[in-house]
Amino acid sequence: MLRTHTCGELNKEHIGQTVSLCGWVAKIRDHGGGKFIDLRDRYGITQIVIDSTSPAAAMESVQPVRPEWVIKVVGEVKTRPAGQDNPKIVTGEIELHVTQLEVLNPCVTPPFVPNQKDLPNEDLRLKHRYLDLRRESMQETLVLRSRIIKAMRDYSAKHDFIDVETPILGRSTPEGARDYLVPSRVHNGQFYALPQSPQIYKQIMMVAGYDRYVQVARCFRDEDLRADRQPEFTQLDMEMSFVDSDDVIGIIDGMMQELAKDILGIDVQLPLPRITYDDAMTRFGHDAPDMRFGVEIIDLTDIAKKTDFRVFRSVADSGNFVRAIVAPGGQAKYSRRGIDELTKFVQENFGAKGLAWFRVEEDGTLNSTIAKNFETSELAEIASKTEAKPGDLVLIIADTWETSCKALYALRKRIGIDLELYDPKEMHFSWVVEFPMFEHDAEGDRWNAMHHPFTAPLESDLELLKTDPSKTRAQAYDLIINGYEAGGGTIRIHDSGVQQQVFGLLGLDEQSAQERFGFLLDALKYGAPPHGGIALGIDRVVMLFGGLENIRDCIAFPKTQKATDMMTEAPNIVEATQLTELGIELAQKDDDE
RNA sequence: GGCGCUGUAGCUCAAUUGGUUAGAGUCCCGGACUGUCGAUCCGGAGGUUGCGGGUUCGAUUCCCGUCAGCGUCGCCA
Repeated sequence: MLRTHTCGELNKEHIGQTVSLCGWVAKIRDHGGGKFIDLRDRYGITQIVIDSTSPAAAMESVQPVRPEWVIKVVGEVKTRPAGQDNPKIVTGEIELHVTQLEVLNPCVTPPFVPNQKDLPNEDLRLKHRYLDLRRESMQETLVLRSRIIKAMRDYSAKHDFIDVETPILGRSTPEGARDYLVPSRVHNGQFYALPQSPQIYKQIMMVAGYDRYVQVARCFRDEDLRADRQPEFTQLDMEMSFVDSDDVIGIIDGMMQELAKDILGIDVQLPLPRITYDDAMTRFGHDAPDMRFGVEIIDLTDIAKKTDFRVFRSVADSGNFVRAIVAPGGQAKYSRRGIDELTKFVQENFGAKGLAWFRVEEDGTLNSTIAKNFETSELAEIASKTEAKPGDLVLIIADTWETSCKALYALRKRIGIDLELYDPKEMHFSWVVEFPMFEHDAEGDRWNAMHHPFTAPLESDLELLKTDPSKTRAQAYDLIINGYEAGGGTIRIHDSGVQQQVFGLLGLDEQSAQERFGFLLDALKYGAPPHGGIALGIDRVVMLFGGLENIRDCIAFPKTQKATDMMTEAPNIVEATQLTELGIELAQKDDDE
């Protein structure tokens, strides 16, 4: 070893010892007569001193040293002069007086230094990721990620889960997200697909009798990115046999409790709260509500039906909805201009026709530019139903169910931030359960699977498959942390009759089902146990546990919004010979399109 | 694909209503300094204002296009 210690471990107990350290030069403070150097590695920073008492050779070798050079120093650990301790670093009580200094490798002048005061723009950070990853906060996050994954694996192992690796090169099944395709050289014209999830393999593991499966699985989806979405991401993928929803939820409940305790030192009460999908949509307008704060949606459609205010009345009469949320103390935050801002926000992003609002005056009455359209009694009824208090702002969307959900959800999220309605450090775990089996396909006159086509309906809803599929609820459950979908799973269909029924509703005849999933359908005939599972988005869990705002900071080498890697410049144009070998010819790009 | 924000020195930012030679801090280079830890002090270098076009006597500023990063809607079973 080139070093005897790391830069984060020396303290008063080492005083008098001769040690060697290796690391990167974080900062040089040159006083002419002597130099102080902050030497950094991932464990911390140690101040090293070279002055007139140091050997001439050491003075000589330190002369050209610049920030981010990699050096090795040997020296004696000494206490600092009285009053010169640095309480900001753990090694701040000591310093290393150098007797030998060796440059292990110089560094060209970096475009930015890792711990500079102002964070460089993200594109620069991504381009020079090796520098960015030297930053303390990135190192903390990657350590956090490692600890979380280890804790998940330990928990899984403790509960008899077997870790199995499934293929990365698989079969394309054009359901759901777009596949990343990989051309086959051996079979020109044919393609593998990278897994969107190991879904089918893990079900087959159940058929094979492996009872409890787990995998830290890389997954790929060729869809557009978001702050919380990467094209390549990591799931904790699990599957269990002889279980129902409660069993799977129970396993994850326990895992979250342990993670919260081990990683954050937080005590989480079990069972984690559950609400149904219908409830979530009615109360929060979304299937992954942030439940760190209240502000639930209030339905005013009944009142709207009675008023002469045409805007509300016509919406209510046409079977649509007038729904509201109350921004507590919102008047202080949102002036007329602020409300205009919110109006624009819901109109432009969600196609809402408008945003109606009322201020609650000191005496509890509602005031607004539209107030004159209402009877005093109607205003009083709105005030009482929304339970709005003086200083509050009532925000109302009159629109279709879908638009009101989206707009009110977004408004709620926004006022939660603007009005600081929750402690950003708080962690809230919950479940949303009983998702609908199907959602209606806007284009064709058919149903789409909300999860995937192997999701089992609730036992109690089996009849509805025949009578009213839209009302059929699934044995599906999503884990929600602070308003993010951190994971989701289902109990699978193991009854071939039910499976046929579901395929039928999805517009899949026996033949096309056989073509797409034949291997799974075959496997299910060979003694498939009742089974179900879940997948947790590890990147998102890390983001949430780390209190971070985007998923890129949780991934060592993330992609940009256009799905490129700024450091390696992937994807890239390949050699013509590679394409020829694969039997691929690129279509001419048509500029007229 | 739509909408929005951003792009000025290596880095982080400023530049009044469209007006002289585009500034500051930091980094970098040179010098001074024996206790700093955002060291300090002196001096210096450093610019295709992302790129292309337009309007104008004059554009960092206004307009159009384009590229890149970010956010968001669509999309993500």
